[in-house]
Amino acid sequence: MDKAGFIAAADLQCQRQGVKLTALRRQVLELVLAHEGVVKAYQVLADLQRERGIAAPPTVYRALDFLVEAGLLHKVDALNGYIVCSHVGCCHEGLILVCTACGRVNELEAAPALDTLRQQAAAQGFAIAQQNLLLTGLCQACRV
Amino acid sequence: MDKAGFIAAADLQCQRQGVKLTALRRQVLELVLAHEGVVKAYQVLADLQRERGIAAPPTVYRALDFLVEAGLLHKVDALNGYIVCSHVGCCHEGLILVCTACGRVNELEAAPALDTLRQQAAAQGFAIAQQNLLLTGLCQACRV
DNA sequence: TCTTAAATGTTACTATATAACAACACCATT
DNA sequence: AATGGTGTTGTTATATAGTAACATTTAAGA
Ligand SMILES: [Zn+2]
Ligand SMILES: [Zn+2]
Ligand SMILES: [Zn+2]
Ligand SMILES: [Zn+2]
Repeated sequence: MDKAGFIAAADLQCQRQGVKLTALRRQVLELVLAHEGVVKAYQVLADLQRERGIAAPPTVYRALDFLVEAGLLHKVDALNGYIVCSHVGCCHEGLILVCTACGRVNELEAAPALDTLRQQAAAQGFAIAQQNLLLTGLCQACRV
Repeated sequence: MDKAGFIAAADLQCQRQGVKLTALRRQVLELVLAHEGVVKAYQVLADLQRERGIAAPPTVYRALDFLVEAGLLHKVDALNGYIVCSHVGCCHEGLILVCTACGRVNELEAAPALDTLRQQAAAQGFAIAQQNLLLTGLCQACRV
């Protein structure tokens, strides 16, 4: 999906959820989209400062939190970063592969595997929340 | 496994790996063991300072990194914390369940599910590294 | 003993994230 | 139009997490 298409889909998704994709949030989303792969909050902050002068961390973190909450971005804990969701619209639980060499990501559906894991967890009395599975490794390009 | 048993097992494992569980590393390991569930580096630092006076962040981070490397602890990225491995000795790839309410963890074997995921990833040209799978949710006690 | 590599100490810093409150914008009701 | 509530953004300050670089000490071999 191209960038404009993604923004349109994001708009739609926010409407459906009854939340507002404000100018600031859209701008932050575009800044994340402008990168390939994982982006860090302080990178977005720097970009934002280039575009609109002054900006402080909470501005960016709030926008990023909102976008994650809205299902438009995913947080990549292992790298303290964020990626654009590649399945906007389809309420999904997926497998996110992150290349530790180049930061590129690949997002797959992994419902079956997650079901298995959920059952395994349930057998221990543990209710796992809805979430993405995050695995690191090397993408084809980086495998030499 | 009780605490003393764990330390003994840790000693053995380090010997087998040809690495040294020094006094400092052992002390840090004991400090982590003293907590139930996830512990944070700066908590360990504070504990260490109580026990031996002055101590600086690198001291703790080095010890924690060593212990993770040696397979005695696991890093919990989602919480910026560390947990004691409950499968010391059996070189494992597991599923780690973390309760977001109380911080307690439950570590399971999940080789079959991981194999599935690894194959799925391989189909995309992606080689996922050896790693634990980390999922958050609620433990039985915290489910009300 | 002498040499060397590993481990630890120390200082200073970078990076990541949030609390708390103020100001503003938007929408609904009077 | 004025009022008041709610959500959003601005602003300042601070909390939390992690590392670089170099000095010093310790342990292991030759
Ligand atoms: Zn997604
Ligand atoms: Zn790559
Ligand atoms: Zn383990
Ligand atoms: Zn719990």
